[in-house]
Amino acid sequence: MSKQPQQKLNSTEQNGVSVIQSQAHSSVVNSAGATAGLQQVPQLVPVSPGGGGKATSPSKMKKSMLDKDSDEYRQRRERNNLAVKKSRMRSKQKAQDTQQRVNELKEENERLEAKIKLLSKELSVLKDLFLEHAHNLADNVQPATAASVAPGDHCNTNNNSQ
Amino acid sequence: MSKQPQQKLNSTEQNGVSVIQSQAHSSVVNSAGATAGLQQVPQLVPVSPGGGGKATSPSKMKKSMLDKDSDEYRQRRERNNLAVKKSRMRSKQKAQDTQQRVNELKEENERLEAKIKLLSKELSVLKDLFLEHAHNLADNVQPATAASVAPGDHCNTNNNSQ
DNA sequence: TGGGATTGCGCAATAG
DNA sequence: ACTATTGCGCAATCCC
Repeated sequence: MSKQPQQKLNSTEQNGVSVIQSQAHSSVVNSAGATAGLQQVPQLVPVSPGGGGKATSPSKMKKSMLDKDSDEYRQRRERNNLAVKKSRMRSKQKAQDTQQRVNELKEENERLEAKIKLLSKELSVLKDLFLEHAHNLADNVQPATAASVAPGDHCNTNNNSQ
Repeated sequence: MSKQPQQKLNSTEQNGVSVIQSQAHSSVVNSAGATAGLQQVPQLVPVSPGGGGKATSPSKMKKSMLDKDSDEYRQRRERNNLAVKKSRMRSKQKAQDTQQRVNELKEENERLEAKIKLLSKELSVLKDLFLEHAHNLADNVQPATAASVAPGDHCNTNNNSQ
């Protein structure tokens, strides 16, 4: 992910077909970039190199790359368009999934947070109880210990939901 | 959001007119962006709308909308291209942020999970301690009764002693 | 050398 | 009349 190839491509693109470009630009243009600007491809079809041009596959003719009339060109384009569509679809789906994930994680977080709260409370209660007992023991070694236990659910042994 | 008006616009570009757009004025184009390939083939200017046309703004002539030579057209395009770029940038940024959010939430989750584990353990220890204590009390007070506490029912509170 | 996958870009339609 | 979004096709790369 994350690449940025496209950049100012570099020139040397003269396949032969000519792009008509007039004018010599003035600016400094490329240091890295330029060339660009013009690539308008007219649709001239270079009649086929050498005369015997094989339509597809021959060898060196890069010509077919720009020959918009070429059947091969159209096929390539179509395939690419398809691939592009597919890729974008995935990309979108992924983004959506990621968003969904965020929501799920948020929920999970709340759940955990709630659980922590509960456990903390439980712990707190238990600790208090414990301390109380300790005090009682300290105060009177063996009196009526029962009194210290307040009515309630101190002994909840408990719930481990989920 | 989500509409799909765009028609399939298909291939074979336009009419077949060819002519290149000479790109007469070359506005520096790349300042940073560069723009490399041009694409679609435009061309051919419909001689001026209605004949005397005002280039911009008049009223209804939708012509200007298609007049690729129009200065106004170019301006609109340029502005839109800018907006598009901006929009895409944001979109990408957002996606990235969302991903980041996922990571953060995951971390947070682990943190919480760990905390829960810790609290649970603490709770467990405390409970055991508590029970042990209870037993001790029971033993001391009335050793005989202690036996009555069967495993499983440890929490039978202690206040029934005596 | 080939072919799908990605990505930046510009266009046009259209939402806001 | 504008900008923001979005689907789309092109071309350059990337990546097997």
